[in-house]
Amino acid sequence: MSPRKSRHNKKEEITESMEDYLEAILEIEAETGCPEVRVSDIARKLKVTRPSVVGMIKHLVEHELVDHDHYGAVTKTERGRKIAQEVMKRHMVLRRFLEEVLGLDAEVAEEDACKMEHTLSDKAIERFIALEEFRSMGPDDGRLKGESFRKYLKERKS
Amino acid sequence: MSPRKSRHNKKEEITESMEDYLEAILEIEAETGCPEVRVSDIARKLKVTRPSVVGMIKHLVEHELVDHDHYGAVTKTERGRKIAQEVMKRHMVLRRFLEEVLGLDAEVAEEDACKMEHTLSDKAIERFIALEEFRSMGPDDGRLKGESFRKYLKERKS
DNA sequence: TGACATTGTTAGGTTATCCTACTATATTGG
DNA sequence: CCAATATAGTAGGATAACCTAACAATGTCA
Repeated sequence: MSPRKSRHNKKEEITESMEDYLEAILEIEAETGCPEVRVSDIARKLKVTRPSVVGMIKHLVEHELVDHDHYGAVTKTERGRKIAQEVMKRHMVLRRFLEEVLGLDAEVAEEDACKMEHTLSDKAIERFIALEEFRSMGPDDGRLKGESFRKYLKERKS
Repeated sequence: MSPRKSRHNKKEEITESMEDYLEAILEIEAETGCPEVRVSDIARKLKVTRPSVVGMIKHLVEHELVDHDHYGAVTKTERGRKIAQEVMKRHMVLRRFLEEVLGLDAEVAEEDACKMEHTLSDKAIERFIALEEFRSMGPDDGRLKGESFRKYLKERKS
């Protein structure tokens, strides 16, 4: 990523970190089945300290992306939920590409998807989605499918 | 990108920014044909101010990635050159994938490659390289080639 | 019910990167 | 050759993200 991407941070800009926190909140909700997310859970998930989470939550509240009761639960606003879902969608598409097409280990695919999900342009994401659609059309009959590529990878190793 | 990737910045860690500067220096050398690169050129290329460049050059000198005469030219050390070339190589592989497989415009492909080049794992890069090798094996005879996917993209649009 | 553990918050630092405003040097054209 | 212009560098500051240490609220269970 370019380090100069953050130069023009207008008030309304959503940073990568903010997206990460929103996504984490969504994931925790999904895991616990409860829409009340706690600071500690977020800290654990993102591997940061609780004060870091508190600071970011404040920031997200200012941007009206989450609500937060003092000493209480964090919940996403409508806008926050939408953004979290978009990020998550990007994440999944990329993770599947990395795993199914490039044949990366689940763990590596997961990590790399985390990095790509914030920085890629909408156009690129669109294309990854289109590629997935294309791949899902019928069996691996010899078009742009991961199977053929993964076979090549295996052969190449020996 | 995860914002928490920079938490463990040991002295020897090379940041995305550092990579960007090294890459820019390499590009300017290639463009001018001259290994003497000036602060202004780097500033222009990376769209930052000259003081920012001076600050980063200092940092790169400390890390023995470039040499710099006061009020003079910037040149890469052996280590700096190696890193710059690696980053450039990643950049090219990714750019070609985005353009040739996903069919993105040259400009968008360029931008997205810039973002991906620093963050992707070595394993992912390896696979992008392997994919390129695979794609270069003969014509688009129906394996993991961009041509078929791009045809699909065109048909889908209508 | 009240002491202790857990969780949330505040205060105050650190680091990396960028900026603006200003000063210092170098180069070049008259 | 030297003054004007362009280029390089310094000083000082902003911001976004992180951290540790210390304190405050909550909640649980003997």
